[in-house]
Amino acid sequence: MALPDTSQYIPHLAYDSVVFGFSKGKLKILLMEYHATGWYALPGGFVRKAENLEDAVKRGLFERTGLKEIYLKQFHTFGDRSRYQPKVMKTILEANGHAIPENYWMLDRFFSVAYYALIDHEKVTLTPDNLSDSIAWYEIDRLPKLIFDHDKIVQKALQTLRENLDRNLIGGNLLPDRFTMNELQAVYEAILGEKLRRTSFQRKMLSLDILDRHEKLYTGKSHKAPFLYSFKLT
Amino acid sequence: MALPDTSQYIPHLAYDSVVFGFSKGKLKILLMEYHATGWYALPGGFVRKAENLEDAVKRGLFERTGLKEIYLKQFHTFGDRSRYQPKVMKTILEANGHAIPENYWMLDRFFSVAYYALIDHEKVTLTPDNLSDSIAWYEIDRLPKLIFDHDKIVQKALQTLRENLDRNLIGGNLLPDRFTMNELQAVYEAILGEKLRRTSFQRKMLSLDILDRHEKLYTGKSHKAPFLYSFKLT
DNA sequence: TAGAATTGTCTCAAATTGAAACAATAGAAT
DNA sequence: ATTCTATTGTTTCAATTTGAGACAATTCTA
Repeated sequence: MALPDTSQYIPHLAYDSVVFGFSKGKLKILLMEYHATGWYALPGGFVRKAENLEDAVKRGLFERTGLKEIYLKQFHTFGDRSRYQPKVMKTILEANGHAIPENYWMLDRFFSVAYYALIDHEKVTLTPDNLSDSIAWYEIDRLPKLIFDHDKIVQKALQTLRENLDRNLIGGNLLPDRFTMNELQAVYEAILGEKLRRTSFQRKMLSLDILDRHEKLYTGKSHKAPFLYSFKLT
Repeated sequence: MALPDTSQYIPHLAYDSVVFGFSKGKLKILLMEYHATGWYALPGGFVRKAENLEDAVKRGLFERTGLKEIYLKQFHTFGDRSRYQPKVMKTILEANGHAIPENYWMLDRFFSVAYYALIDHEKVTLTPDNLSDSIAWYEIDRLPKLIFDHDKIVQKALQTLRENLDRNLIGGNLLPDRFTMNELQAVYEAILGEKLRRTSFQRKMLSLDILDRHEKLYTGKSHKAPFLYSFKLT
């Protein structure tokens, strides 16, 4: 695998994505682990010269998750000089066995446009890229140390997600098509980091008139079976 | 005035600023008019190679308004290919009497990080830049046609400002240090584009415990004089 | 001194939310 | 079959917030 040259990509510009998933009651994000370094980073990439910014992000997410239709939101662009750490990037590239040319473009200062994505944890097929030997889910409150300012990016993503949760009613993007009210509440609680009142939550969600009610879900548990819901098509 | 060369600036990366002001009951923004073209654009600029992104924006705003302390918020980065219109940029540069070199960097595709600013209309000293023969205030609902996607940038700025208005209590940044409740309400109404209920607005603002009440303002009008308020130091 | 305009506060109803109670139901235990 | 436990969907009542208007106070004019 040859190093990509600069002619294909916009120099100095990258994107990073904070991909949220939900499983076993926990909010999680995707992280890559780079070969032979033990370093973790957000899935990111570069923008081709003839490509829309958002298409570049979708392309990267598709390559790593196999998903084409993804809830995606740009939330901030990071451009502090303190992001510029060419030694870190050099180590990552060299750990992949590359000889790095003088003034190689990937060692330059980069501005990163950050997006967060919400996906159904079950629908994903994870595929590492060339520089990584793994891509995997990590609980949001048990993240390993991340390179560059990626921890700051994650925190800002989470903050923005919380602020947008009610306004945009996006919680359902983390669940399968059909879900119980309890599951939806668990998603809200995981994102907000606090317990919600069951009856108030149910009343609120139903009053918003955004859910369709379907058949009951019989789990075999010895109690009343909950209804399944889906989000109404807008 | 020589053309700037690329060695000083990050290529492909620009910023644009939507500078909001408020006067005579109207919400306004700053626009530049380019020499000899009749074209209008947002005040923007480029980022120096050794400069933080946000510092570049502050530098540009200081040069044009004389203000150092400005409420500034990044809200979106625009990166569609449709922004790429080298002919427009070429015309602007040529209208300033420049001979444009082959492959001149300012004619490349640009990604623009957009910020909005809230300033006290009265504190500003407007100064055009080299390419412009004017910088002036324009009512938000009577804007001239703008180049590139700048109209889209303005709309997105306004939308974000509306969403952040209550959460961040930023309306006061458009007013002098001391203002009447009526003036504050007028700012909110101009931003939201709707009339608010006087009594409810007053009750709400007072209950938030963010205002200090000062002396009355006697305007000579034949009615009860309103109190002056200021925002509490946080 | 009366009048017009505007401000600050209060009142009462309507709507929303907090907190808990209650009835319904699915399966397990007896 | 009956009882029991856990959980769900709904209802109830109080507390809080908001909508809409009334009302008294104040400032200057006529």
